Parts: sequence; structure tokens; C-alpha cells
Amino acid sequence: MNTSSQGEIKLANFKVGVDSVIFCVDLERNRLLVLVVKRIEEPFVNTWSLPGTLVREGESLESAAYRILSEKIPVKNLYLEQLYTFGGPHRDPRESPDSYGVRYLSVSYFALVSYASAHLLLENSKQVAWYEVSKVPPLAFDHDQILDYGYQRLKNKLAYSPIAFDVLPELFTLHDLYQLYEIVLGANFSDYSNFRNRLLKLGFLQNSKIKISKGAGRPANLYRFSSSAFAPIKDYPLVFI
Amino acid sequence: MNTSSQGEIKLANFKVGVDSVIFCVDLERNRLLVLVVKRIEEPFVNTWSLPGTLVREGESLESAAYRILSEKIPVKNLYLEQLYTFGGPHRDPRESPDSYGVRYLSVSYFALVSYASAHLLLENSKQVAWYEVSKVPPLAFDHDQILDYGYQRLKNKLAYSPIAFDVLPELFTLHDLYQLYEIVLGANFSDYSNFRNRLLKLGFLQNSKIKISKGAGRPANLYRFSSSAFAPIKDYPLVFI
DNA sequence: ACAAAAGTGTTGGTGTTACACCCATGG
DNA sequence: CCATGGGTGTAACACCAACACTTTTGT
Repeated sequence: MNTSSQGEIKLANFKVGVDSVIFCVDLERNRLLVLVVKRIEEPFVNTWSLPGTLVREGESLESAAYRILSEKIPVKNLYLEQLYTFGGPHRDPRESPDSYGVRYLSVSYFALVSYASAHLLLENSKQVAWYEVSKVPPLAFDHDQILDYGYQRLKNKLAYSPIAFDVLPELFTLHDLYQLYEIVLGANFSDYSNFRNRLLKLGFLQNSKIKISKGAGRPANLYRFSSSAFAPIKDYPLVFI
Repeated sequence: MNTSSQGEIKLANFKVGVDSVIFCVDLERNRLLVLVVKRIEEPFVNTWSLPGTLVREGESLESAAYRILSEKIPVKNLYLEQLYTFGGPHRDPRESPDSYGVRYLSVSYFALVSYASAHLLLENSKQVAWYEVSKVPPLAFDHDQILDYGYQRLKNKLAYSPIAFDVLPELFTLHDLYQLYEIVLGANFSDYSNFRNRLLKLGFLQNSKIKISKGAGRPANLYRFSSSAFAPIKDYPLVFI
């Protein structure tokens, strides 16, 4: 960072926004949902957009991300990570010449939240909504692009990281887990029996021996993610698919 | 991004810096190098740091990254991608209370450049240097962290993406390619014969049938990366290791 | 008894690992 | 003719996809 002070060179001044792609897997109705909010001011007033906020004094990027999240849903049982930073000029219409040349930069975050948290808000105001990923309307700014990017990341993360266990309940059946993967990656992403064998062979799923019945049929075992059993293998390249 | 206008809430104002982790593989001496520059002003004056700059008016993040790059080396034959954005408060000492609360955010980029480009600069001033990754001195700001992050990314990219071919010469031997991988990933990352078979089976390496001799021993075939043969498979999950 | 849900087993095929071996050239 | 650098082959094994099958429950 050098500030060579030749006559005409001026540094840009930025406001920094944090926009989040918040996913939620609805296991009851087999849907992958993403959270959108309706803009209440210009630009793009009344257009759907990703939930976001501008970073305040003394606030970190991640805090800002958590702040908007917590305004919408309980911030428990979630996975959050930084996605990408979009910072080109002219990506925000507010960057008009008459606004003293202030630029708007957006640091995007990607989150996966538990359905239990999420559906608290399902009946909420008209300003906030969960859309199925395949049915999201056109979004404000470059948010369509950010959403695509986040969706890709979600699919990759699911294949290589244990993020599913951040949003499943403490105890879950292997069919729940399989279904979560199916909803995100598409049906036939893998044979159930092979999926099951692979996961169990990795050794971090603990059979609680507690049984749970879902109508007719053999009751399923409830499993638990054992972070202590996962710790030693966390740095190896694992594939969960 | 909502600008709720309650009394005391103030948005932070940012300068945005772009810092790059620039790697270069020296095939002649089996070293992985990273570019560092000596700071010529406060803060951290005379400390080594990653090459960076503050974003100017009308300039995109990537342009800024290319700008510093091009000051140091020819920006041909390189791979560049965004790494991570560090934006917490207090990461930059310039954020003192008397500087009107301006925050410094850093968008980091990661680059791999060809050795041919890089060594043009090897004899340069005392302000710029290539260090072996394992011997980099402590860096200014949080640049040690950024370097670590970039090194990780380099290793991952090499395993899953054809970035090596961006920095190898047009024609190269399979041993050159293997050596490049060895330097970055460490010796014994894979058996040579297996590495070779895997790469050839992927089908995008074109044998030019031109032979080249390296002292005694059988001459090696020169290969060429065929981007047209790679295109159809680029979206599949490939492993090059 | 039967259908539904969960869980187990089998089999052919493919990929990977760790080597040993063969080929072409310079000195 | 042999050391050197380059290239090929292969046996054992692990893994994986696909599918059939068994077990346990509710009605």
C-alpha cells in the first residue's frame, strides 16, 4: 500500500457493505431455500435483494454479517464463511458523480442455517421471504451473481466439509442426512447404501442406539456427529459424497 | 444495505487496499518463491510486506492488483485470483482516532507467475525481493496470515486446476511439470509414473514429438497444454495430483 | 400378512500404489 | 558399454456403482 503523491492521483473512498447468501434446507418439504429481503429505499426500491448492511464504525465484517442475520433469525446452529468481494466501480448506482465519488464495495458471506431456526420467520412480514433457489426472482445490484457463486460454494462445501452437521439437530437419522444432501446436490447424487457406507467408514458418526419411528417401517437409528472423532482427520482431504 | 438513521449509528469509511501473494516456481533451483517489498513509509517502515496498493478512484480491485504486479514484473503468463478480504477494525495502525476514523480494508489476491517473467527482476533494487516461502521474514500488518492463506490456496489450486500451464513455457517436458508440483507440494507428493499416467489419461496434454536432451540420457518429449482439449472437461471435478 | 422404512450384502469393474523393468542417448 | 535421464508395464489391493436382499416395524 503506497500512497505515491503525484498530483492527480486520488484514492477512492469506500463504504463497505456485507451481503449474505443464506441457505436453509427444508427437510420436510424437500426444498433448498434462500433468504431475500425487499429493499425499502433507493436504489432498487421494492426489488428483492440479498440481506445486507453497511459496516459501521468499529465493527468487523463478520460482526456485520452476524448482525443482519440475527435481525432475521436466531443465530444458532449455522455455518458462516466469507464468499467473495465485489468491488468494481459502477456496481452500485449510488456511485453517482454528485455523491463525492464514494464507492460501494460488497463483501459477500455465505451461510447455511438450520431449518429449525429458519421457519420461525416463515410467516413473517412481506419484506422478508424464503425462496426456493430455483425460483428466486431477479435480484438487485449484482446479487444474482453472488447467489450463483454462493450456491456453487454450498455444493462444494457439502461434498468436502462436515457443514451439514452444523445445521442438523443433535440427533439425526442417516436418512435425514442423505436427504439433506439430495436436496442440495440433486437426486441421484449417490446411491443411499454407498453414501451410508462411506460416511460410516469415516468413523465420526456415533450411533446413539436410540430408535425413532416414522410411521410404518423399521425404526431408524439416531446418529450424532462426534467432533472429537472428526478432529484427527479434519485436515485430510475427505470426500463425503 | 440499509442505512437506518438512528442518532448515534455511524457508518465506517474505508480506504481499500489490494495486497498480493505472488508465487513463482524456480525450476532451476527447486525453490518456491514469494515476492515481498520493503515498506518505504510508516507504518512498519523498513519492514518487509506483501506488495500492495490502495485502490484509486475509478479503478477496479483487479486493476489495482495488476497495477502493482506490472510495476514489478511483466504481467504475461500468470494466474491471478482473489483470495480473501481482511477488514476487521484495528488491523492497520493508521486507524488511529485522530485520522477521522478511516478504516483500512485489504482485499488479497493470489498469483502464480512464470519463472521466466520473474527472474528479470531478481537482480533489482534492495526494496523488492523473492524469498523462499519457508524463509520469509516476519511481515508487516497481518501479511503473515495472508501469506499462509495464499500458500494453502496455491497447493489446492495445483491439485484441482490447470494453473501450472499458465506459468510453464509453451512447450515443456513431463518432468518439468512433475518437478513444479514437487516443489510446491513437497517431494513424494506422488509417484512419477502414476502422476504421468494420470495426466496423460486426462487427454489435454499434446505430445509435440519434439525431443529435447538434458545432458546424458534419453531425450524427453516436449508436451503442450491443449486448451481446446481441456475445455470440454473443465467443469468436471478433476484431480491432477 | 403385507407394505413401508431402514439397514446389509454381493459382485464386477475401475482406480491407485508401489514397484520393477525397458529404451535412448552422451561420454 | 555403462551411467543417466526418460518412458512403460504390472500385480496387489482398495475402492466404488449398482443392485438385490434382509430386517423390523405399523396397520
